[in-house]
Amino acid sequence: MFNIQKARGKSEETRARILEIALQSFRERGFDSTTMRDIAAAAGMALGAAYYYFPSKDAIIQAYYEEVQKEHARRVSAALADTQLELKERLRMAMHAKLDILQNDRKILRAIFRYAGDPEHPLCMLGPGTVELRNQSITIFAQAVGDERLPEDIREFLPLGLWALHMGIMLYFIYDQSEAQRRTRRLVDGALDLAVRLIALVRFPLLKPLRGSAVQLLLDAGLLPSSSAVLSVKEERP
Amino acid sequence: MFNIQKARGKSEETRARILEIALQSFRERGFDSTTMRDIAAAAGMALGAAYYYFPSKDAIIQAYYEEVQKEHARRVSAALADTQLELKERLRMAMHAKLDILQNDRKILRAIFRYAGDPEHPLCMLGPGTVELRNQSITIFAQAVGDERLPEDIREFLPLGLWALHMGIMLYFIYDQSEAQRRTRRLVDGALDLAVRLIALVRFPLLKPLRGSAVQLLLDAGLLPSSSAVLSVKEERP
DNA sequence: GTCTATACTGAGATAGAC
DNA sequence: GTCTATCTCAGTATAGAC
Repeated sequence: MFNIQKARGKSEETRARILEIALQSFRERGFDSTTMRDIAAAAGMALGAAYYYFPSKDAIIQAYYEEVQKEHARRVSAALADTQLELKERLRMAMHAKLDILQNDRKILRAIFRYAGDPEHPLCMLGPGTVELRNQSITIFAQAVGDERLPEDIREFLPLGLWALHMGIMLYFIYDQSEAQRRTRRLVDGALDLAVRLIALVRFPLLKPLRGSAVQLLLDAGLLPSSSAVLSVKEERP
Repeated sequence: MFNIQKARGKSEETRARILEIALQSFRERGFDSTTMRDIAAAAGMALGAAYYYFPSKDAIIQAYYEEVQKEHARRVSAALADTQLELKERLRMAMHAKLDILQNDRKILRAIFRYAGDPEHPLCMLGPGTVELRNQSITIFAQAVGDERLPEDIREFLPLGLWALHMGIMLYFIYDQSEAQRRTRRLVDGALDLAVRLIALVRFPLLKPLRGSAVQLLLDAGLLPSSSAVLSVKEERP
């Protein structure tokens, strides 16, 4: 799928090997069915050694997802540099690129979504433990939007909206039993088609008040990064 | 908060007591920090007895959520019977009623969301193991919509849309650190205000094609219950 | 059918020796 | 860095009291 690590030192090499072996097993047998003992044994080392490199089983997933994000950024950047695509095509490319990377790893994805309702968990994709990762992902979609001529409020909201859509699509992807997850692919196309038409509709100056309300709602909820506080649901006023 | 069980027989009484004690502990110490042995000990019985009534720790959560749904249905029905409210007010009532019930149980809610990305898990709120529960919940919102005069496609979509919104709001609720989760309450009001305005906008006959596309998208994705197959992402054609 | 008592397995995680 | 031993806890018996 993609290279896990550059493997500079011997330590990093070992770490990369453990990661590789673990992911292999996660893909084949699933996350829960793979034990840390399995991983250590397959890597030819004791349990404690595996824990030396990864403080927990979840940390392996985290390392995996970091690689996924890096690869996603790389692919989207490359695709945007080459050609002169329409907005819809750029968004399609960004979404499908993500799914391409994850195509064989749906079992691993499940583990990532496991902590969605657990803000304190470091692996929670909506929690403070993953701000960096999340902002990277939002930035990728911002790049895909590029300098498209749009009203300011839409421009501000769009990357986050696309990121949210992409989270929903990944969730659908996990559930999708169709062959090679074709349904998810069609959903991506349909959803983006609709999204672009919706943007075209909601651009009308007549609808500025409605947009204003929506932006205000998101700001009040702390969901729009007005002050770089993405998705941090903190106390309203100290 | 609400009565857990009617407790007809002695067995049901015991079951109710275990449930009560378990929830108590979940609220105070969290789900993970409470062991089955704690629960059994607090209930003054052996471990095996607790497992006799609940096959797993998750089963306790499931029982809890079933009670929550029942209570939600009860409250919404009662509120709808009494007065003659506007659509927005009915929806507000339905959403806030749910939050009222869950107000002190945000720690327990986390456990419920834990399996969102695990279709096979019986406690997965989006999976086949909870169709019944999910349909009940969607029906509650359908009742809140009532016989409001709406285009047919909007009428078909709205309950599911509101259910999805309510899932998102519960997620926000879990993350909300504001005092008594006031931010979530404001989010509900703002989101429903926006939703009602959006419905008013999208009702225009001029926008029928757009609505048609949206409905078609959801049908293709298997997300709209065209043939009572809510949220079942199965093979497209056998 | 309801429950006790006890022991065991499997898995994540940790401590401390080397 | 690596290994061995150990801990904790969910969950599974099992055997029996009533």
